[in-house]
Amino acid sequence: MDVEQIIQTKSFHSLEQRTVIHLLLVGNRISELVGQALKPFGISMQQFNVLRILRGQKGAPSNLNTLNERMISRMSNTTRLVDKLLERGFVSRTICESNRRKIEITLTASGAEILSRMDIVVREVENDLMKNISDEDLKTLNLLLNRIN
Amino acid sequence: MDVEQIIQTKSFHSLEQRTVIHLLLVGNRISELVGQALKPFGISMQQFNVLRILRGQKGAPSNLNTLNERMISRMSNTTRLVDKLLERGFVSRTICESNRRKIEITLTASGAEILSRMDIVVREVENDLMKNISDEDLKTLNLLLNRIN
DNA sequence: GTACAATTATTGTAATGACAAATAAATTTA
DNA sequence: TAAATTTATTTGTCATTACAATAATTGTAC
Repeated sequence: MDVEQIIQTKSFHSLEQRTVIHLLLVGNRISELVGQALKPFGISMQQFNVLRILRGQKGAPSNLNTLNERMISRMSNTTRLVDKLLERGFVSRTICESNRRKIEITLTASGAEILSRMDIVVREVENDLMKNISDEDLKTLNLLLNRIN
Repeated sequence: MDVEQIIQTKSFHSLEQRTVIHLLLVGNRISELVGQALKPFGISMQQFNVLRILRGQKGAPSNLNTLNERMISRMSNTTRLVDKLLERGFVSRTICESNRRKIEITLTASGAEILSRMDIVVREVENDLMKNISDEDLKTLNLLLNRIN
């Protein structure tokens, strides 16, 4: 049963409620599909997100706090998530010299390499999910999402 | 940092990718807020969902399979999730007479009662999240979400 | 400079989720 | 009707997430 069908089985109190539930179902579905695509790499979606955020830094390190905020995750779990990436050599971790409370995380060459391979399969999922929506409508969708508090 | 700000910090490969990440962030944010609102009741969002699905049945029982599909969850975990609701007396569980493999789950009066109290706080969250979006735009948003595969 | 608060990250632990294997009942097949 | 297959659920196990408490460093008020 996919999202549209589920939505049809439900009775909603308000349009706001319907939208909230719809968004949650869509989010779950995306997680599931992206998760499946990443499985052969032995990387979770959150780990993938961290690698992608680090790449976005273009060589500059991120501290854990920043990673956290951008993932909407918990600090404590980010610590351990990064541990895993470290074990596999996809990131490096150093103590910030100017503020020794901070930990600087950087993408390694090996991390960049696996990331580029994961990109291919994830992009396929992304495009497939959105293939029935025109660019114009995608822009509209993004604008509407921006208006959610 | 909220979703809109996070989105601005990122560089995207495509509009599809931007949209997918946007949807995931929005989903996470909704989960977080609804989860917080439910915390005083000692009920997780998934448990709340199950209770809501059961209420939607208007007295008719659901089997686990159905609950599953509508939550996009795993069967095995639904079993244990329902266990918790059973312990607290919010649902009842009986074996289906016509097919003894099936388990019928029904909302109890006590479940309906706590659900109605949780509704109040959750509706507040839902309305607050969507308060900057007109009804017309919410309809558009739902239509666009329907087109996601 | 010392005391106290704030920031940043880690550790411990319980709850939840993912996945594989097992059980039990019903249905199909030989 | 016995055996094999399918359906519906449960159990076991490990990974991930949530939440609370702790540690280490820095910033600030006196």
